[in-house]
Amino acid sequence: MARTTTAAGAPGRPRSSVDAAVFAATRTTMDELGYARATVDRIAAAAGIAKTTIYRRWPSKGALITAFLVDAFDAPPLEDADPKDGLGPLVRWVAAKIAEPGVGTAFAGVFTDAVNDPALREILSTRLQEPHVLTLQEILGESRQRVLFVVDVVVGTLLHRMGMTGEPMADDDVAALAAMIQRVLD
Amino acid sequence: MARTTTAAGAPGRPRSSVDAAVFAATRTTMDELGYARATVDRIAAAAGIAKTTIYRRWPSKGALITAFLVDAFDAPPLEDADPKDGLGPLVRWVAAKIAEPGVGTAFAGVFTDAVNDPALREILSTRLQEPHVLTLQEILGESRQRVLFVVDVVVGTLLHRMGMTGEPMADDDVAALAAMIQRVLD
DNA sequence: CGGTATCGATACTGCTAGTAGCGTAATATT
DNA sequence: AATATTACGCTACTAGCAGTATCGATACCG
Repeated sequence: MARTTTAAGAPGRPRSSVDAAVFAATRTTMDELGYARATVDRIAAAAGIAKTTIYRRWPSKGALITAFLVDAFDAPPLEDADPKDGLGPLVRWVAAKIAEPGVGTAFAGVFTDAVNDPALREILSTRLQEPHVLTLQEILGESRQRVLFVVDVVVGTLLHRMGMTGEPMADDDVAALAAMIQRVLD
Repeated sequence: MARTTTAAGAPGRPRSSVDAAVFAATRTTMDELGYARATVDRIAAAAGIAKTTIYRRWPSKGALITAFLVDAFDAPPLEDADPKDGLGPLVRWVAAKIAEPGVGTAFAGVFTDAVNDPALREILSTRLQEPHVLTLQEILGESRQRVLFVVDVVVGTLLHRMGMTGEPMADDDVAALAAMIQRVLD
């Protein structure tokens, strides 16, 4: 069993540090079985833990997948960006992430679930989208409305292509998408 | 019970003409309960028919919703279009349709289901998307790749906004979307 | 050692998509 | 008018999944 990561001073048995293993299991299970067949039972089994442990940490399947996505979309390439390149590298980075095994499947699936689940929508919006939106507002110096529009276009387009074809978007279409978005901001 | 619409000459009891009632029930049920809670049982009850009758006509819930969407997106405003206006009116028409009660909910829901269901993806692609793509290819004189890209951007963006906020896109953002797409084609 | 909180395991509820079977109703043909 | 054929409503059913409850065992803190 993995060792604890719980803050010192807390009474009781600390939580085992299996978050990384759960995310890895989510990734492979999503990739191999798809969103619908990637049940919480199967993800737990792939991670070598009990299903109840997952529900102790995340309140729903959607929350688990959102946490997986937050982890997957951590550390966007913002520091070493050349301002002259504009949004191109960022769009390509998002497209590459969505093309990773399991990520696009999980993203499209949880997004769909969120459409009719306000609680999940809140989690998805707060934990996954909002931090990136705030960062983009600062970096681009654009209005919140403009940033939200850009996010909708980039993410929506990539997910729609993935959903309709089952395949991630090809590089030249990603380039076209990046160029189109760049023109919006100029 | 509604009268038949079956082609003459066919033996046996003709199908009652309840398709329109089923679509109307789908619309209101989707609008009032959302995609997940709009079960086939409830849609059938709202239409005043048995659930089994629905499954005699459409092989799955996804196929039913797709048929509803095909009906909802019939007759795009192409005839009386001024070529000078470009894609603007068409984008606004799609946005208005998605903003209709039940339509956006059904669209986002069936699209999500399709991500991990190849059979449904085939139905959705063939019956709903392909006819419009072919029409656009003819009218715009653009390559198939270009048209598919435009469809992904327009539909993906509108559905993503709907999914994240629960509300259809506001008019000025729709106008921005139309303008952006227009520049891609110029 | 005692207190506390997590873990694995098992069993369970509630809901939904989709199927099966049957008696009945509607139409075309003869 | 009788018959063949197909659809209809109804009821019951299966299979699968999200999420919950319970409990003995375990790990850490003081």
